[in-house]
Amino acid sequence: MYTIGKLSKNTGVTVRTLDYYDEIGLINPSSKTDGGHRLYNEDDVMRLERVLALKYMGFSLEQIKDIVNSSTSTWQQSIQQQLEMIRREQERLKMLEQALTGVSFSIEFEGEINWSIIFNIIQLYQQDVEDIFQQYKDYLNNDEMRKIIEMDAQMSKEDMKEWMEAISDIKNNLEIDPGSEKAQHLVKRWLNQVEKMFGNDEELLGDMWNALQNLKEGIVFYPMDKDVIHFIERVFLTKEELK
Amino acid sequence: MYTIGKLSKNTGVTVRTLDYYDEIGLINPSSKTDGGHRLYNEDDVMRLERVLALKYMGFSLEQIKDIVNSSTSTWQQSIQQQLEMIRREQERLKMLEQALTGVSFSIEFEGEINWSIIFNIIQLYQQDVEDIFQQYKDYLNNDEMRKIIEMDAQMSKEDMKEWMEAISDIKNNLEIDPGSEKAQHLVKRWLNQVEKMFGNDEELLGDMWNALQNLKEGIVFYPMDKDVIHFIERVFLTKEELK
DNA sequence: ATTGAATCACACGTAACGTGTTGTTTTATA
DNA sequence: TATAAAACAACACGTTACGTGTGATTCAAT
Repeated sequence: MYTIGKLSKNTGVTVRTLDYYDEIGLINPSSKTDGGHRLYNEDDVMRLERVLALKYMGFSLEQIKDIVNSSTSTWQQSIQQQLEMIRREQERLKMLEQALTGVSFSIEFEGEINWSIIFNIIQLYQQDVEDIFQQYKDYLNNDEMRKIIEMDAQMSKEDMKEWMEAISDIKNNLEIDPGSEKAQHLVKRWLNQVEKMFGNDEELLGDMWNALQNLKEGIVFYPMDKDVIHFIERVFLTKEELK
Repeated sequence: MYTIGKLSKNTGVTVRTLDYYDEIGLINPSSKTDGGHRLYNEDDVMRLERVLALKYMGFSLEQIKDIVNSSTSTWQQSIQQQLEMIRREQERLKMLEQALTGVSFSIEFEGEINWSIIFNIIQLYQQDVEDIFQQYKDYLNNDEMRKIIEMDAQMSKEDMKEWMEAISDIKNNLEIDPGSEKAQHLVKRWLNQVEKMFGNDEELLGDMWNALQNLKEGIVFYPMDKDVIHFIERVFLTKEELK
Protein backbone atom coordinates (compact mmCIF):
# COMPACT_ATOMS: atom_id res chain seq x y z
CA MET A 1 0.00 0.00 0.00
CA TYR A 2 1.43 3.36 -1.03
CA THR A 3 0.32 6.82 -0.06
CA ILE A 4 0.21 9.33 -2.87
CA GLY A 5 3.54 10.77 -1.79
CA LYS A 6 5.34 7.43 -1.66
CA LEU A 7 3.96 6.45 -5.03
CA SER A 8 5.05 9.77 -6.44
CA LYS A 9 8.56 9.28 -5.12
CA ASN A 10 8.79 5.76 -6.44
CA THR A 11 7.57 6.54 -9.90
CA GLY A 12 8.65 10.12 -10.49
CA VAL A 13 5.07 11.06 -11.28
CA THR A 14 4.04 14.24 -9.47
CA VAL A 15 1.39 14.24 -6.79
CA ARG A 16 -0.64 16.70 -8.80
CA THR A 17 -0.67 14.32 -11.75
CA LEU A 18 -1.91 11.44 -9.61
CA ASP A 19 -4.44 13.84 -8.14
CA TYR A 20 -5.59 14.69 -11.63
CA TYR A 21 -5.75 11.05 -12.71
CA ASP A 22 -7.94 10.39 -9.69
CA GLU A 23 -10.10 13.38 -10.54
CA ILE A 24 -10.79 12.28 -14.11
CA GLY A 25 -11.31 8.69 -13.03
CA LEU A 26 -8.26 7.32 -14.78
CA ILE A 27 -6.62 5.90 -11.68
CA ASN A 28 -8.81 5.82 -8.60
CA PRO A 29 -6.94 4.47 -5.59
CA SER A 30 -8.44 1.20 -4.51
CA SER A 31 -8.82 2.32 -0.90
CA LYS A 32 -8.68 5.29 1.41
CA THR A 33 -7.85 5.98 5.05
CA ASP A 34 -10.60 7.01 7.42
CA GLY A 35 -9.46 10.56 6.98
CA GLY A 36 -9.76 10.39 3.22
CA HIS A 37 -6.11 9.99 2.22
CA ARG A 38 -5.59 7.89 -0.87
CA LEU A 39 -3.97 4.47 -0.70
CA TYR A 40 -2.67 2.80 -3.84
CA ASN A 41 -2.16 -0.94 -4.04
CA GLU A 42 -0.19 -3.01 -6.54
CA ASP A 43 -3.01 -3.19 -9.02
CA ASP A 44 -3.12 0.59 -9.03
CA VAL A 45 0.61 0.72 -9.69
CA MET A 46 0.16 -1.70 -12.55
CA ARG A 47 -2.50 0.50 -13.97
CA LEU A 48 -0.24 3.52 -13.67
CA GLU A 49 2.53 1.73 -15.50
CA ARG A 50 0.22 1.03 -18.40
CA VAL A 51 -1.12 4.57 -18.41
CA LEU A 52 2.36 6.06 -18.55
CA ALA A 53 3.41 3.70 -21.27
CA LEU A 54 0.40 4.55 -23.36
CA LYS A 55 0.89 8.23 -22.68
CA TYR A 56 4.44 7.98 -23.87
CA MET A 57 3.11 6.45 -27.06
CA GLY A 58 1.13 9.57 -27.67
CA PHE A 59 -2.38 8.56 -26.65
CA SER A 60 -4.59 11.12 -24.93
CA LEU A 61 -5.74 10.42 -21.40
CA GLU A 62 -9.26 9.98 -22.73
CA GLN A 63 -8.10 7.32 -25.16
CA ILE A 64 -5.99 5.71 -22.48
CA LYS A 65 -9.01 5.48 -20.23
CA ASP A 66 -10.84 3.59 -22.95
CA ILE A 67 -7.91 1.31 -23.61
CA VAL A 68 -7.14 0.32 -20.03
CA ASN A 69 -10.80 -0.05 -19.17
CA SER A 70 -12.08 -1.94 -22.16
CA SER A 71 -9.33 -4.34 -23.04
CA THR A 72 -9.40 -7.35 -20.82
CA SER A 73 -5.93 -7.99 -22.10
CA THR A 74 -3.60 -9.53 -19.67
CA TRP A 75 -0.27 -8.11 -18.74
CA GLN A 76 1.43 -10.25 -21.28
CA GLN A 77 -0.72 -8.86 -24.03
CA SER A 78 -0.28 -5.25 -23.06
CA ILE A 79 3.45 -5.71 -22.75
CA GLN A 80 3.53 -7.18 -26.21
CA GLN A 81 1.57 -4.20 -27.46
CA GLN A 82 3.99 -1.81 -25.86
CA LEU A 83 6.92 -3.72 -27.29
CA GLU A 84 5.46 -3.40 -30.75
CA MET A 85 5.02 0.34 -30.34
CA ILE A 86 8.56 0.72 -29.10
CA ARG A 87 9.85 -1.20 -32.08
CA ARG A 88 7.91 1.05 -34.42
CA GLU A 89 9.32 4.09 -32.70
CA GLN A 90 12.78 2.64 -33.19
CA GLU A 91 12.03 2.20 -36.85
CA ARG A 92 11.08 5.83 -37.08
CA LEU A 93 14.26 6.92 -35.35
CA LYS A 94 16.30 4.70 -37.61
CA MET A 95 14.79 6.40 -40.61
CA LEU A 96 15.43 9.79 -39.08
CA GLU A 97 19.02 8.82 -38.51
CA GLN A 98 19.37 7.71 -42.12
CA ALA A 99 17.79 10.88 -43.40
CA LEU A 100 19.93 13.10 -41.23
CA THR A 101 23.05 11.21 -42.24
CA GLY A 102 21.99 11.72 -45.84
CA VAL A 103 21.62 15.44 -45.38
CA SER A 104 24.98 15.59 -43.73
CA PHE A 105 26.63 13.81 -46.64
CA SER A 106 24.79 15.87 -49.20
CA ILE A 107 26.04 19.06 -47.63
CA GLU A 108 29.51 17.61 -47.53
CA PHE A 109 29.65 16.24 -51.08
CA GLU A 110 27.44 18.57 -53.02
CA GLY A 111 27.47 21.65 -50.87
CA GLU A 112 23.77 21.92 -51.30
CA ILE A 113 20.71 20.78 -49.47
CA ASN A 114 18.11 18.42 -50.80
CA TRP A 115 14.85 20.01 -49.82
CA SER A 116 12.60 17.07 -50.31
CA ILE A 117 14.51 15.14 -47.69
CA ILE A 118 14.33 18.05 -45.30
CA PHE A 119 10.59 17.94 -45.71
CA ASN A 120 10.66 14.24 -45.00
CA ILE A 121 12.69 14.79 -41.87
CA ILE A 122 10.20 17.35 -40.68
CA GLN A 123 7.42 14.87 -41.30
CA LEU A 124 9.30 12.14 -39.46
CA TYR A 125 9.71 14.38 -36.45
CA GLN A 126 5.98 14.57 -35.98
CA GLN A 127 4.37 11.62 -37.68
CA ASP A 128 4.45 7.90 -37.73
CA VAL A 129 6.49 6.03 -40.31
CA GLU A 130 3.34 4.38 -41.56
CA ASP A 131 1.78 7.72 -42.44
CA ILE A 132 4.79 8.80 -44.38
CA PHE A 133 4.92 5.63 -46.39
CA GLN A 134 1.28 6.02 -47.20
CA GLN A 135 2.14 7.82 -50.44
CA TYR A 136 3.98 4.77 -51.69
CA LYS A 137 1.02 2.49 -51.14
CA ASP A 138 -0.18 2.91 -54.71
CA TYR A 139 3.00 1.51 -56.15
CA LEU A 140 4.25 -0.94 -53.57
CA ASN A 141 2.44 -3.65 -51.68
CA ASN A 142 2.75 -4.20 -47.96
CA ASP A 143 5.35 -6.87 -48.28
CA GLU A 144 7.55 -4.70 -50.44
CA MET A 145 7.18 -1.80 -48.02
CA ARG A 146 8.38 -3.97 -45.17
CA LYS A 147 11.39 -5.05 -47.17
CA ILE A 148 12.29 -1.49 -48.03
CA ILE A 149 11.94 -0.23 -44.47
CA GLU A 150 14.10 -3.08 -43.26
CA MET A 151 16.65 -2.52 -45.96
CA ASP A 152 16.74 1.14 -45.11
CA ALA A 153 17.27 0.43 -41.44
CA GLN A 154 20.06 -2.02 -42.07
CA MET A 155 21.97 0.24 -44.38
CA SER A 156 25.20 1.19 -42.69
CA LYS A 157 26.81 4.58 -42.72
CA GLU A 158 29.31 3.26 -45.25
CA ASP A 159 26.59 1.90 -47.53
CA MET A 160 24.90 5.25 -47.29
CA LYS A 161 28.10 7.00 -48.22
CA GLU A 162 28.71 4.83 -51.26
CA TRP A 163 25.12 5.22 -52.34
CA MET A 164 25.38 8.98 -52.02
CA GLU A 165 28.64 9.08 -53.92
CA ALA A 166 27.34 6.97 -56.76
CA ILE A 167 24.35 9.23 -57.23
CA SER A 168 26.35 12.36 -56.64
CA ASP A 169 28.65 11.30 -59.46
CA ILE A 170 25.71 10.93 -61.79
CA LYS A 171 24.33 14.30 -60.75
CA ASN A 172 27.58 15.96 -61.68
CA ASN A 173 27.58 14.38 -65.14
CA LEU A 174 24.00 14.70 -66.25
CA GLU A 175 24.97 16.35 -69.55
CA ILE A 176 27.29 13.67 -70.90
CA ASP A 177 26.35 11.38 -73.77
CA PRO A 178 24.23 8.47 -72.54
CA GLY A 179 26.04 6.22 -74.98
CA SER A 180 29.50 7.13 -73.75
CA GLU A 181 31.82 4.87 -71.83
CA LYS A 182 31.62 7.11 -68.80
CA ALA A 183 27.85 7.09 -68.73
CA GLN A 184 27.80 3.33 -68.89
CA HIS A 185 30.34 3.20 -66.11
CA LEU A 186 28.37 5.53 -63.86
CA VAL A 187 25.20 3.56 -64.26
CA LYS A 188 27.04 0.30 -63.72
CA ARG A 189 28.33 1.60 -60.44
CA TRP A 190 24.83 2.65 -59.50
CA LEU A 191 23.52 -0.78 -60.46
CA ASN A 192 26.09 -2.40 -58.21
CA GLN A 193 24.81 -0.40 -55.29
CA VAL A 194 21.24 -1.28 -56.12
CA GLU A 195 22.09 -4.94 -56.23
CA LYS A 196 23.99 -4.68 -52.97
CA MET A 197 21.00 -3.12 -51.31
CA PHE A 198 18.11 -4.98 -52.83
CA GLY A 199 19.64 -8.24 -53.95
CA ASN A 200 18.17 -9.48 -57.18
CA ASP A 201 14.50 -9.56 -56.40
CA GLU A 202 13.37 -8.68 -59.92
CA GLU A 203 9.79 -7.98 -58.97
CA LEU A 204 10.70 -5.68 -56.10
CA LEU A 205 13.13 -3.85 -58.35
CA GLY A 206 10.51 -3.42 -61.03
CA ASP A 207 7.92 -2.03 -58.66
CA MET A 208 10.42 0.29 -57.12
CA TRP A 209 11.51 1.62 -60.47
CA ASN A 210 7.88 2.23 -61.24
CA ALA A 211 7.38 4.04 -57.96
CA LEU A 212 10.48 6.12 -58.58
CA GLN A 213 9.19 7.38 -61.89
CA ASN A 214 5.82 8.37 -60.57
CA LEU A 215 6.68 9.88 -57.22
CA LYS A 216 8.37 13.07 -56.33
CA GLU A 217 11.70 12.39 -54.73
CA GLY A 218 11.34 11.16 -51.20
CA ILE A 219 13.06 9.69 -48.27
CA VAL A 220 13.15 6.13 -49.40
CA PHE A 221 15.32 6.43 -52.43
CA TYR A 222 17.13 9.48 -51.29
CA PRO A 223 18.84 11.26 -52.93
CA MET A 224 17.62 10.07 -56.29
CA ASP A 225 15.76 12.83 -58.03
CA LYS A 226 14.03 13.13 -61.39
CA ASP A 227 17.19 14.21 -63.19
CA VAL A 228 19.12 11.18 -62.03
CA ILE A 229 16.30 8.83 -62.85
CA HIS A 230 15.93 10.20 -66.35
CA PHE A 231 19.64 9.96 -66.96
CA ILE A 232 19.67 6.32 -65.97
CA GLU A 233 16.68 5.72 -68.16
CA ARG A 234 18.36 7.29 -71.17
CA VAL A 235 21.46 5.19 -70.65
CA PHE A 236 19.34 2.05 -70.50
CA LEU A 237 17.50 2.99 -73.69
CA THR A 238 20.75 3.61 -75.51
CA LYS A 239 21.98 0.21 -74.46
CA GLU A 240 18.81 -1.43 -75.74
CA GLU A 241 19.34 0.23 -79.14
CA LEU A 242 22.84 -1.11 -79.37
CA LYS A 243 21.53 -4.59 -79.05
CA MET B 1 9.34 30.48 -51.87
CA TYR B 2 6.47 28.66 -50.25
CA THR B 3 3.07 29.95 -49.21
CA ILE B 4 1.91 28.81 -45.82
CA GLY B 5 -0.33 26.18 -47.40
CA LYS B 6 2.41 24.69 -49.59
CA LEU B 7 4.79 24.56 -46.66
CA SER B 8 2.14 22.88 -44.57
CA LYS B 9 1.52 20.26 -47.23
CA ASN B 10 5.19 19.53 -47.68
CA THR B 11 5.99 19.22 -44.01
CA GLY B 12 2.80 17.98 -42.44
CA VAL B 13 2.89 20.88 -40.02
CA THR B 14 -0.55 22.46 -39.80
CA VAL B 15 -1.22 25.97 -41.01
CA ARG B 16 -2.40 26.89 -37.53
CA THR B 17 0.90 25.81 -36.06
CA LEU B 18 2.87 27.90 -38.53
CA ASP B 19 0.46 30.72 -37.81
CA TYR B 20 1.19 30.34 -34.12
CA TYR B 21 4.94 30.17 -34.62
CA ASP B 22 4.67 33.41 -36.56
CA GLU B 23 2.55 34.95 -33.83
CA ILE B 24 5.02 34.19 -31.05
CA GLY B 25 7.94 35.25 -33.21
CA LEU B 26 9.47 31.80 -33.48
CA ILE B 27 9.37 31.57 -37.24
CA ASN B 28 8.54 34.80 -39.01
CA PRO B 29 8.38 34.32 -42.76
CA SER B 30 11.16 36.20 -44.44
CA SER B 31 8.83 38.02 -46.82
CA LYS B 32 5.21 38.74 -47.61
CA THR B 33 3.10 39.46 -50.66
CA ASP B 34 1.63 42.92 -51.20
CA GLY B 35 -1.62 41.57 -49.86
CA GLY B 36 0.01 40.37 -46.67
CA HIS B 37 0.25 36.64 -47.38
CA ARG B 38 3.26 34.94 -45.83
CA LEU B 39 6.09 33.64 -47.97
CA TYR B 40 8.63 31.19 -46.55
CA ASN B 41 12.05 30.74 -48.09
CA GLU B 42 14.58 27.97 -47.67
CA ASP B 43 16.16 29.47 -44.60
CA ASP B 44 12.75 29.49 -43.00
CA VAL B 45 12.35 25.81 -43.83
CA MET B 46 15.66 24.99 -42.20
CA ARG B 47 14.65 26.98 -39.17
CA LEU B 48 11.45 24.97 -39.00
CA GLU B 49 13.41 21.75 -39.19
CA ARG B 50 15.57 22.81 -36.31
CA VAL B 51 12.61 23.97 -34.28
CA LEU B 52 10.86 20.63 -34.66
CA ALA B 53 14.01 18.74 -33.80
CA LEU B 54 14.38 20.75 -30.62
CA LYS B 55 10.71 20.26 -29.89
CA TYR B 56 11.16 16.53 -30.24
CA MET B 57 13.98 16.80 -27.73
CA GLY B 58 11.49 18.16 -25.25
CA PHE B 59 12.26 21.87 -25.20
CA SER B 60 9.43 24.35 -24.84
CA LEU B 61 8.82 26.81 -27.63
CA GLU B 62 10.11 29.57 -25.40
CA GLN B 63 13.37 27.73 -24.84
CA ILE B 64 13.60 26.91 -28.52
CA LYS B 65 13.24 30.56 -29.38
CA ASP B 66 16.19 31.35 -27.17
CA ILE B 67 18.26 28.55 -28.61
CA VAL B 68 17.71 29.25 -32.30
CA ASN B 69 18.11 32.97 -31.81
CA SER B 70 21.22 32.92 -29.69
CA SER B 71 23.25 30.02 -31.01
CA THR B 72 25.10 30.61 -34.24
CA SER B 73 25.53 26.94 -35.06
CA THR B 74 25.77 25.91 -38.69
CA TRP B 75 23.47 23.38 -40.26
CA GLN B 76 26.13 20.73 -40.15
CA GLN B 77 26.46 21.27 -36.42
CA SER B 78 22.72 21.21 -35.94
CA ILE B 79 22.40 18.00 -37.93
CA GLN B 80 25.18 16.39 -35.95
CA GLN B 81 23.50 17.36 -32.71
CA GLN B 82 20.26 15.90 -33.92
CA LEU B 83 22.02 12.70 -34.91
CA GLU B 84 23.57 12.38 -31.50
CA MET B 85 20.27 12.84 -29.74
CA ILE B 86 18.51 10.42 -32.07
CA ARG B 87 21.13 7.82 -31.26
CA ARG B 88 20.72 8.38 -27.56
CA GLU B 89 16.99 8.08 -27.85
CA GLN B 90 17.50 4.82 -29.71
CA GLU B 91 19.66 3.62 -26.86
CA ARG B 92 16.94 4.48 -24.40
CA LEU B 93 14.31 2.68 -26.45
CA LYS B 94 16.58 -0.31 -26.74
CA MET B 95 16.80 -0.40 -22.96
CA LEU B 96 13.07 -0.06 -22.69
CA GLU B 97 12.65 -2.93 -25.08
CA GLN B 98 15.06 -5.04 -23.05
CA ALA B 99 13.31 -4.16 -19.84
CA LEU B 100 9.89 -4.98 -21.17
CA THR B 101 11.16 -8.21 -22.66
CA GLY B 102 12.57 -8.99 -19.24
CA VAL B 103 9.23 -8.38 -17.57
CA SER B 104 7.57 -10.57 -20.14
CA PHE B 105 9.96 -13.43 -19.45
CA SER B 106 9.76 -12.97 -15.71
CA ILE B 107 6.00 -13.27 -15.81
CA GLU B 108 6.39 -16.36 -17.93
CA PHE B 109 8.96 -18.04 -15.71
CA GLU B 110 8.02 -16.84 -12.27
CA GLY B 111 4.34 -16.23 -12.73
CA GLU B 112 4.54 -12.96 -10.92
CA ILE B 113 5.48 -9.38 -11.51
CA ASN B 114 8.68 -7.83 -10.28
CA TRP B 115 7.68 -4.44 -8.94
CA SER B 116 11.01 -2.80 -8.65
CA ILE B 117 11.59 -3.26 -12.33
CA ILE B 118 8.19 -1.85 -13.14
CA PHE B 119 9.16 1.28 -11.25
CA ASN B 120 12.37 1.41 -13.19
CA ILE B 121 10.52 1.13 -16.46
CA ILE B 122 8.27 3.99 -15.48
CA GLN B 123 11.32 6.07 -14.80
CA LEU B 124 12.75 5.04 -18.13
CA TYR B 125 9.59 6.26 -19.77
CA GLN B 126 10.14 9.67 -18.31
CA GLN B 127 13.83 10.15 -17.98
CA ASP B 128 17.01 10.33 -19.86
CA VAL B 129 19.31 7.32 -19.97
CA GLU B 130 22.02 9.33 -18.27
CA ASP B 131 19.81 9.98 -15.26
CA ILE B 132 19.12 6.31 -14.85
CA PHE B 133 22.77 5.48 -14.80
CA GLN B 134 23.52 8.31 -12.44
CA GLN B 135 22.89 6.10 -9.44
CA TYR B 136 25.59 3.70 -10.56
CA LYS B 137 28.18 6.45 -10.91
CA ASP B 138 29.53 5.83 -7.43
CA TYR B 139 30.49 2.29 -8.19
CA LEU B 140 31.36 2.27 -11.86
CA ASN B 141 33.51 4.61 -13.91
CA ASN B 142 32.47 6.09 -17.22
CA ASP B 143 34.23 3.51 -19.29
CA GLU B 144 32.54 0.67 -17.44
CA MET B 145 29.17 2.34 -17.83
CA ARG B 146 29.61 2.53 -21.58
CA LYS B 147 30.51 -1.12 -21.71
CA ILE B 148 27.46 -2.09 -19.76
CA ILE B 149 25.11 0.00 -21.84
CA GLU B 150 26.55 -1.56 -24.96
CA MET B 151 26.29 -5.01 -23.52
CA ASP B 152 22.73 -4.36 -22.54
CA ALA B 153 21.83 -3.22 -26.02
CA GLN B 154 23.50 -6.10 -27.75
CA MET B 155 21.90 -8.76 -25.67
CA SER B 156 19.58 -10.76 -27.87
CA LYS B 157 16.20 -12.06 -26.91
CA GLU B 158 17.73 -15.51 -26.53
CA ASP B 159 20.51 -14.24 -24.29
CA MET B 160 17.90 -12.50 -22.22
CA LYS B 161 15.90 -15.68 -21.93
CA GLU B 162 18.87 -17.75 -20.81
CA TRP B 163 19.88 -15.09 -18.32
CA MET B 164 16.37 -15.01 -16.92
CA GLU B 165 16.18 -18.77 -16.69
CA ALA B 166 19.49 -19.06 -14.90
CA ILE B 167 18.44 -16.55 -12.28
CA SER B 168 14.92 -17.84 -12.08
CA ASP B 169 16.35 -21.26 -11.29
CA ILE B 170 18.35 -19.81 -8.44
CA LYS B 171 15.34 -17.95 -7.12
CA ASN B 172 13.39 -21.15 -6.94
CA ASN B 173 16.11 -22.88 -4.95
CA LEU B 174 17.20 -20.25 -2.48
CA GLU B 175 16.78 -22.59 0.47
CA ILE B 176 19.05 -25.42 -0.65
CA ASP B 177 22.45 -26.06 0.91
CA PRO B 178 25.11 -23.75 -0.56
CA GLY B 179 27.55 -26.61 -0.46
CA SER B 180 25.35 -29.02 -2.38
CA GLU B 181 25.97 -30.26 -5.88
CA LYS B 182 22.87 -28.52 -7.11
CA ALA B 183 23.85 -25.16 -5.69
CA GLN B 184 27.26 -25.41 -7.31
CA HIS B 185 25.61 -26.32 -10.56
CA LEU B 186 23.21 -23.40 -10.43
CA VAL B 187 25.94 -20.90 -9.76
CA LYS B 188 28.12 -22.41 -12.44
CA ARG B 189 25.35 -21.92 -14.94
CA TRP B 190 24.98 -18.34 -13.78
CA LEU B 191 28.72 -17.81 -14.09
CA ASN B 192 28.61 -19.08 -17.65
CA GLN B 193 26.04 -16.47 -18.49
CA VAL B 194 28.07 -13.76 -16.83
CA GLU B 195 31.13 -14.75 -18.81
CA LYS B 196 29.12 -14.83 -22.00
CA MET B 197 27.88 -11.33 -21.38
CA PHE B 198 30.88 -9.61 -19.91
CA GLY B 199 33.80 -11.69 -21.14
CA ASN B 200 36.52 -12.03 -18.54
CA ASP B 201 37.29 -8.46 -17.69
CA GLU B 202 38.15 -9.10 -14.05
CA GLU B 203 38.10 -5.46 -13.06
CA LEU B 204 34.71 -4.78 -14.63
CA LEU B 205 33.32 -7.89 -12.97
CA GLY B 206 34.67 -6.84 -9.59
CA ASP B 207 33.21 -3.36 -9.80
CA MET B 208 29.88 -4.70 -10.94
CA TRP B 209 29.71 -7.17 -8.14
CA ASN B 210 30.45 -4.34 -5.78
CA ALA B 211 27.71 -2.23 -7.32
CA LEU B 212 25.29 -5.13 -7.11
CA GLN B 213 25.82 -5.55 -3.41
CA ASN B 214 25.37 -1.89 -2.60
CA LEU B 215 22.48 -0.93 -4.83
CA LYS B 216 18.89 -1.87 -4.63
CA GLU B 217 17.95 -3.98 -7.58
CA GLY B 218 17.79 -1.99 -10.73
CA ILE B 219 17.14 -2.26 -14.37
CA VAL B 220 20.69 -2.83 -15.45
CA PHE B 221 21.25 -6.15 -13.76
CA TYR B 222 17.68 -7.17 -13.86
CA PRO B 223 16.39 -9.48 -12.52
CA MET B 224 19.07 -10.07 -9.94
CA ASP B 225 17.81 -9.19 -6.51
CA LYS B 226 19.31 -9.30 -3.04
CA ASP B 227 18.23 -12.88 -2.41
CA VAL B 228 19.94 -14.15 -5.50
CA ILE B 229 23.09 -12.15 -4.83
CA HIS B 230 23.35 -13.46 -1.29
CA PHE B 231 22.81 -17.01 -2.43
CA ILE B 232 25.62 -16.73 -4.94
CA GLU B 233 27.80 -15.18 -2.28
CA ARG B 234 27.14 -18.04 0.12
CA VAL B 235 27.98 -20.60 -2.51
CA PHE B 236 31.24 -18.81 -3.25
CA LEU B 237 32.13 -18.66 0.41
CA THR B 238 31.44 -22.35 0.85
CA LYS B 239 33.70 -23.11 -2.06
CA GLU B 240 36.50 -21.04 -0.57
CA GLU B 241 36.21 -22.97 2.66
CA LEU B 242 36.54 -26.24 0.83
CA LYS B 243 39.83 -25.11 -0.55
C1' DA C 1 -0.56 15.51 23.38
C1' DT C 2 1.86 18.08 20.24
C1' DT C 3 3.71 19.41 16.10
C1' DG C 4 5.69 19.23 11.68
C1' DA C 5 4.98 16.91 7.47
C1' DA C 6 1.80 15.10 4.26
C1' DT C 7 -2.53 15.35 2.12
C1' DC C 8 -7.14 17.15 0.37
C1' DA C 9 -10.19 20.00 -2.13
C1' DC C 10 -10.55 23.83 -4.73
C1' DA C 11 -9.22 27.63 -7.73
C1' DC C 12 -6.82 29.89 -11.10
C1' DG C 13 -2.95 29.86 -14.57
C1' DT C 14 -0.47 28.03 -18.69
C1' DA C 15 1.42 25.98 -23.19
C1' DA C 16 0.56 24.72 -27.67
C1' DC C 17 -2.15 24.50 -30.34
C1' DG C 18 -7.53 22.99 -32.61
C1' DT C 19 -11.68 24.83 -34.38
C1' DG C 20 -14.65 28.20 -36.18
C1' DT C 21 -15.69 32.76 -38.34
C1' DT C 22 -15.44 36.73 -41.26
C1' DG C 23 -13.36 39.53 -44.40
C1' DT C 24 -9.59 39.81 -47.91
C1' DT C 25 -6.26 38.08 -51.36
C1' DT C 26 -4.81 34.93 -54.78
C1' DT C 27 -5.49 31.66 -58.43
C1' DA C 28 -7.87 29.13 -61.86
C1' DT C 29 -11.02 29.20 -65.40
C1' DA C 30 -14.19 30.99 -68.78
C1' DT D 1 -10.36 40.38 -68.28
C1' DA D 2 -14.15 39.15 -65.21
C1' DT D 3 -15.48 36.05 -61.75
C1' DA D 4 -15.93 32.17 -58.95
C1' DA D 5 -13.33 29.05 -56.05
C1' DA D 6 -9.64 28.39 -53.12
C1' DA D 7 -6.34 30.03 -49.98
C1' DC D 8 -5.15 33.15 -46.51
C1' DA D 9 -5.14 36.62 -42.36
C1' DA D 10 -6.69 37.93 -38.13
C1' DC D 11 -9.19 37.23 -34.26
C1' DA D 12 -11.74 34.70 -30.66
C1' DC D 13 -12.82 31.04 -27.92
C1' DG D 14 -12.08 26.06 -26.54
C1' DT D 15 -9.09 22.22 -24.97
C1' DT D 16 -5.66 19.06 -22.80
C1' DA D 17 -2.74 17.93 -19.08
C1' DC D 18 -1.26 19.40 -15.89
C1' DG D 19 1.67 23.55 -12.54
C1' DT D 20 1.16 26.48 -8.75
C1' DG D 21 -0.66 28.16 -5.07
C1' DT D 22 -3.91 28.22 -0.54
C1' DG D 23 -6.20 27.17 3.67
C1' DA D 24 -8.10 23.34 6.08
C1' DT D 25 -7.48 18.65 7.58
C1' DT D 26 -5.08 14.31 8.60
C1' DC D 27 -1.05 11.53 9.63
C1' DA D 28 3.25 10.18 11.89
C1' DA D 29 6.86 10.78 15.07
C1' DT D 30 8.33 12.40 19.31
